[in-house]
Amino acid sequence: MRIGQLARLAGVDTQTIRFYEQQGLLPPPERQGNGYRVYTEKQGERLAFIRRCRILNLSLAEIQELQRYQDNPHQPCTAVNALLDDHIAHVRSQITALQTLEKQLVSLRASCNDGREVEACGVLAGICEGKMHQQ
Amino acid sequence: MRIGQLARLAGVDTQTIRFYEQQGLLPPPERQGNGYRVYTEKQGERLAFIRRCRILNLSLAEIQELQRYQDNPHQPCTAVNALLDDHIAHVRSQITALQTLEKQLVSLRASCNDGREVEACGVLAGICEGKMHQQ
DNA sequence: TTGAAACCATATAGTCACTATAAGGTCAAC
DNA sequence: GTTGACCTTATAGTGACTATATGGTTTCAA
Repeated sequence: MRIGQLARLAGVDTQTIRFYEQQGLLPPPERQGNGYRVYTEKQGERLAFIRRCRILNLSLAEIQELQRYQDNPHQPCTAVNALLDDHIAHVRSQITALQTLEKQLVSLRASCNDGREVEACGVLAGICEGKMHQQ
Repeated sequence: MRIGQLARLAGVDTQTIRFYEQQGLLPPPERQGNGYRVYTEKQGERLAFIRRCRILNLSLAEIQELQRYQDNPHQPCTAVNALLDDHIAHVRSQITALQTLEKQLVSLRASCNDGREVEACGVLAGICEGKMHQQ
């Protein structure tokens, strides 16, 4: 399988596959006589794993860590679970931060209605005066 | 006031101030004979405005748009309110996406307990098999 | 007076995970 | 023989900074 077909199967750009190879997430594949990359089923699975991790918002560094665990399967999986726990905590703190932000923005938006001049805009005034309902 | 003092007042790095100037968010300030930047009160307020917008997660492009409205205060503020509405919608969609992600991660995490070998890890197996409880 | 600390200047590269562009080689079909 | 789809590498751009390198200026104390 060449890079284009693999890319279509995985739903990524060919550039992305070369990028993963360059970053060390995918091993360098065999090459045809003309220099074209040739991929095996196994490498396709490795790419699919990367993509599913990315959908879970794991960073490339975290994915690489998971791959190292997969490559040494005879050790306790405590670290894998810990990685996931950390990631969940990270996602939760992002959610909390965004919810706080949403409240600030909604309250700011409520301080203005349309039909005013910019000069009298409650939103701009709110930002200028720092009335952003901190915390 | 020189750049260092302004930076301390605003709680940013001096580099950040130079960066905003380069990006066109802060006008180029006067210079002392030795080339040092000198800032006025007014420019300090402009920086504070930028910072408060950044705390609200507005992009530099959005901030520039708001500044253009401020500089032409005699027009309706409809566009300002629309900008904020769009931003609120954006934040809400981020929250929703992260909440979906959190559920996926928690369900994935529940498929493993500590004390297994990596080979039998429910988390890794879940990712490999794509059991990520989509949508 | 000399020397160190703290400040300022510019320019450049790094972050993250791609994405886009340029410039060119390869292959099959028409 | 030429068009089009495919492949190659190398390089630059995204956003909002942050870090580093290199050097000039000011200020204060020893």
